[in-house]
Amino acid sequence: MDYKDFKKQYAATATDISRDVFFKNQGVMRIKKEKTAVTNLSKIFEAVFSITYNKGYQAMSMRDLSLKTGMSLGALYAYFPGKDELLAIMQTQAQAMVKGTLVKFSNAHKNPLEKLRSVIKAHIFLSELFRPWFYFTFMEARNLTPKGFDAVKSIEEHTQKIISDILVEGEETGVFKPGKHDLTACMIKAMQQEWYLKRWKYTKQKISVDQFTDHLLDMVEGFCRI
Amino acid sequence: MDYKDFKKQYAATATDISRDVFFKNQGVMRIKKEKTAVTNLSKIFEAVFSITYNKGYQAMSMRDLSLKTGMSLGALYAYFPGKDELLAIMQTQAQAMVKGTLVKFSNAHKNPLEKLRSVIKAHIFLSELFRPWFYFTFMEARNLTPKGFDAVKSIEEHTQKIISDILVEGEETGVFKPGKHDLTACMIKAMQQEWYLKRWKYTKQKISVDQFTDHLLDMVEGFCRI
DNA sequence: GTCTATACACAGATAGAC
DNA sequence: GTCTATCTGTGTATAGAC
Repeated sequence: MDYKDFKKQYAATATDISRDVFFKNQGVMRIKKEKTAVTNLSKIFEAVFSITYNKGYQAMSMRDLSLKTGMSLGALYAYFPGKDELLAIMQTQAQAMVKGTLVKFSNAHKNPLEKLRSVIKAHIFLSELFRPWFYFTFMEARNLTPKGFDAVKSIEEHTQKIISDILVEGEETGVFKPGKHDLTACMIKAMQQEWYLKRWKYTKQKISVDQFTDHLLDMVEGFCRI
Repeated sequence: MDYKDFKKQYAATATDISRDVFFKNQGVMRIKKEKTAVTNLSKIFEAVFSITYNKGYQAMSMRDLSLKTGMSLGALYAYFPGKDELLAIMQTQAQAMVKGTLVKFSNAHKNPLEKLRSVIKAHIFLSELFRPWFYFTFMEARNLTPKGFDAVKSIEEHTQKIISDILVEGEETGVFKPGKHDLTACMIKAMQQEWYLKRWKYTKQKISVDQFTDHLLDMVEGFCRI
């Protein structure tokens, strides 16, 4: 599976995300028509990413957001109760996306080696497809309430455990060396994150997501396989 | 060399940093007495780290800083011209520390393998010794002016090149496998950063800086050595 | 649903007494 | 060197017309 295959298989778009957010947050949104809501939520998210990429969420003012979306301040507040809540909504959405995808790709294979490859690839490819969401989640995690920050940590531990479980399973079936699988899983996650945290570097060096992923897999297999 | 050895050898403290900042920025500081300046700069930096760790620099108000340091607003402005400039001063200082240390440890050995180990270790140990500085630099880099952000990128590329040069040299002398050394260097940097970006994880799992470093070196050597 | 106008809190920064 | 008091701009958020 390369990135192109993944995109076909996954087939989610920015619109799908906005629709998801709309249905999950109908309780707090004053907008009732799905089509209007989805269109404008997409505009809002895009604007948030574009503004915060260079200066962070706290530095983004509601007036910035109003200007970038072309919507008035009053209109914006019909889509979310306040600036803090918008952040929380976006973070929750991003977490749901990651959790769902990894479980799906982890169950797609039986063989531990294939499983490991599949999970590592799926995470990187997902982060490529929804890069702004991933970057945003990482960088703005600490602007959340303590409870929200705990949720982010919990996702991190969850995805780490998916990987270390595969390593343990592989050790038992004799394809992976024994070792500190928890630490290895942490390192793998660190390298995966590199892809969306330092994107400027790879754009500059003209390294594609497939090249990056293959290199990561080479390193991991070089270290783990018997 | 383990972390304990490094600390002895390096022997820098928070006070040394403040003194360094004082001498480098005498032009913009209204304080003239070294002792007063060093004491209060240390208080200021510590307060900045403590406040921004949970909410970022932009969200820290000068009143927060005044409260935490126990200094008045007026007093604070005698130490730096403005909030933005304080950020710039701190970033510049952090960059100088990294650059100086890596060059020093890279030149401490001739053998590429020893060199690689030394540089990787030095970076992690330095980030452990001045953890708040490293975390702060990474997380607040994008709050800088474009010029300041370029400086951060340039440091990143510089340290990456130190590593990839060692890998190339090792390939030539026959100790390392051929490969995409630039990409490998990026991965190594990603794993090094993991140590100070996700410190909560390792505190929780009770993993020491020496254990972490050894594991990273095992992975790198497993992949690179012939 | 979306707009304009505005309330009101709090930000960064400075002046001038001590 | 440090303080208190204060200026002025900008922030989030809302009310009410359309």
